[in-house]
Amino acid sequence: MKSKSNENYQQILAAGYQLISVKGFNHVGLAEILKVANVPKGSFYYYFKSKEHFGEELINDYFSDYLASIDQLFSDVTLSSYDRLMTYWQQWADTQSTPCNEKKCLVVKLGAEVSDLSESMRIALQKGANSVIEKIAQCIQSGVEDKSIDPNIQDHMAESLYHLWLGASVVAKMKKDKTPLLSALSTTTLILSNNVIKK
Amino acid sequence: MKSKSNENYQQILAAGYQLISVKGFNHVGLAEILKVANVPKGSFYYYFKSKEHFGEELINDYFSDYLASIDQLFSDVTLSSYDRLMTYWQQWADTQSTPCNEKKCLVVKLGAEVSDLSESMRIALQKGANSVIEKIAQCIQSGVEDKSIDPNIQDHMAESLYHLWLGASVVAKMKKDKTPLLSALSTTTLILSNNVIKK
DNA sequence: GTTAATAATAGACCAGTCGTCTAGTTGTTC
DNA sequence: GAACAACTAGACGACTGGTCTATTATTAAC
Repeated sequence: MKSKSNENYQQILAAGYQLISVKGFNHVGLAEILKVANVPKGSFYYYFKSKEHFGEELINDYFSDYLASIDQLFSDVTLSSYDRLMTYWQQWADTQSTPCNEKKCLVVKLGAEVSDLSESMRIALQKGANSVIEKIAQCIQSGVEDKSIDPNIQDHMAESLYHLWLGASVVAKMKKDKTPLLSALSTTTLILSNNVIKK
Repeated sequence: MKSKSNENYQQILAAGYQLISVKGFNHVGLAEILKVANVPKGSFYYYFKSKEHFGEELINDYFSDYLASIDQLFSDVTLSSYDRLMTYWQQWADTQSTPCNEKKCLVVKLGAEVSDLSESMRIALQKGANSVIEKIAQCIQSGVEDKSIDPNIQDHMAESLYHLWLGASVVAKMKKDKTPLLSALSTTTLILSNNVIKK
């Protein structure tokens, strides 16, 4: 775990994300990842004990960044909770709708593929998704408090909104079209701002 | 030529569905499918011109059954449109929540994996999903007419409900838990029966 | 400067991949 | 029973998959 060690480790992770977020976990071989990362093939098993373990690290690494960026957005005091949340969904729509993207969601891409394949990757994904839903729930709660979100909103709505967006992203992928995401945006607005007088 | 009623043809499709709906498209080899189907390799390439083409047929075959069963349910005159629709979602929850299932949804499993891999499979999936959404939309419309569903429901709600359930299914897979589906059921009830007095 | 320990890499390994090929087996029709 | 198509059979090729051992490079200690 020294200088070059860390650099190569990060390179492999970065290349892996770039390739796997587009082609999926099973359809990307170590050789391809290592080539893009510019790291010799023999080195892979020096840094990771298996491809599965690598996948686990990839997911953890992804969520570490992702959750940090949510935290940053959700702590923006210049916006109401409703606006923070809507900014989040708007950003989701933006990132998922561009054809070739840098920040593709690993839950969308790997959720279904990996869950029946590897317990450790499944759990990593699950924990990450749970954290995201929890943060959304907190933001909704604070929106109820600052009166920018429907006070009668149900507790499980954070979960359902996340599901809605996840599903919309899969369909957007299938259609190569962003209308599912726009539709999700409209439904989200409806759910959050029910019984609320807009200013 | 290539009679699709052929027993081996159907065997290959059935074995393929059984394996691929659990392990994904890339993670199942022809050898494994053929072994389960009890059909020799040579026959595969007699019936299908490639694995990709096989996948396309698999998806079409799946939707052919699936859409027929929706038609049957949605034409049940003993139920209100609302009840038909809720029966549909309830069945969805039931099928997706059992751990080892016979009727796993291919859109859930293959949507994200296949869309970046094969155009023909992507389009097959897209067409199928479109048809399903369309049927849901029709059922909602007839529910508005028979007053069993919120008359102010938005046009794109069929789409959003489908997205919600798709996403909930992915998360249920990730969590190995059916609560996401129960949450979707509750949200669906809320959306459909808003402004409606239950009998 | 030599030794010891660790960091990093090269390349072999074999099971598995999809797809091709050709010989063989049925089965129907004249 | 000959002819021809429909279908079966599985060996084979060329390649890729993840994994691991043997080896080299680099650093640290004396």
